[in-house]
Amino acid sequence: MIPDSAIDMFKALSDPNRLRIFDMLSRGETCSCKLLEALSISQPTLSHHMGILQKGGLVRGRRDGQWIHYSVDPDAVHELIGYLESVSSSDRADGAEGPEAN
Amino acid sequence: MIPDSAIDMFKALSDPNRLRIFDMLSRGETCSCKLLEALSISQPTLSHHMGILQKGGLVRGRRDGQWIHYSVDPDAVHELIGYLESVSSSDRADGAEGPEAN
DNA sequence: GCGGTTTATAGATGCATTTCGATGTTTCTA
DNA sequence: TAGAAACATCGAAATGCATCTATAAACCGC
Repeated sequence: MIPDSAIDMFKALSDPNRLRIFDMLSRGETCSCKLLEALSISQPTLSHHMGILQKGGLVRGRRDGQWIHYSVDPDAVHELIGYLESVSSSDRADGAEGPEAN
Repeated sequence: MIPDSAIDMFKALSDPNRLRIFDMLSRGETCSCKLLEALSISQPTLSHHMGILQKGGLVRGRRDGQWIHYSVDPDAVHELIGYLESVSSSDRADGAEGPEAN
C-alpha cells in the first residue's frame, strides 16, 4: 500500500526551493539564516516552505534560543525509500499478482 | 548534487491520482482502460497525468495497436532511490562536510 | 476510404500554491 | 521591563495545476 505520508513527502520535495533546502539539510543541521542566504527568498516564504517540509515529516526543527536549526529526519527518508523499493521490485508485498500477461 | 530529473519525478508523484497510477503500474504493465476503470477521472485527465508521469521518466508507454500499455521504468525509480539514499547517509558523496558544529 | 475505438490536444474554469510586504509573536539580552 | 532579533501569521497578487467538455488525431477492421 501507499503510505499515507507519501503524498505529503513527494509534494514537499516537488518545489525547487524546498528540494534545494532538503539537499542543504542533508549535509548537516542548518539554521534558517544559512538557508536564507543561499536561497534569495524572503523570510516569510522560507518559513512557509519549512512548514511544508516539516508537515511532510522529512525535516525537523530544533529550537536553540532565537534560532531554529533544521535537519533531515532519516526515518522519514527511509520510509520513502522503502516504498520506492517496493515499487521497483517486480513482485510486491501487498497483494501483488505479478506482471500482466496481455 | 540533485539530479535534474528529481523535481519532475517528485512532482509527478505529488498528485494522488498519479501516485495511485504509479502504484498500479508497479504491479505490472497496465493499459489505460484499467486505469480509467479504477480512477473515476475522464479520459483527457488520464492522458494528462500519463504525460506528466512519462515526462518525469518514471513511466513508459508501449503502443500495441489502438492501446497503450504503461509500465514503471525501474531505472528511473532506482535513480530516485539513489538520490534519497545519498541524502539519508550522513556523509554525502558530492562535497559533503559532515554535520555542523555550531 | 469509412465507421468505430483509443489517445491527444485545445480551451475554459475553479482551486491550490508560491510569493511578497506588513504585522504579530516569541525569545534573548541588557 | 525595553529593545532587538528570529520566526510565524495575515492578506493579497500572481501563477500554476487538475479537471472538465469538445474536438482533433491516430489506429484498426471491414
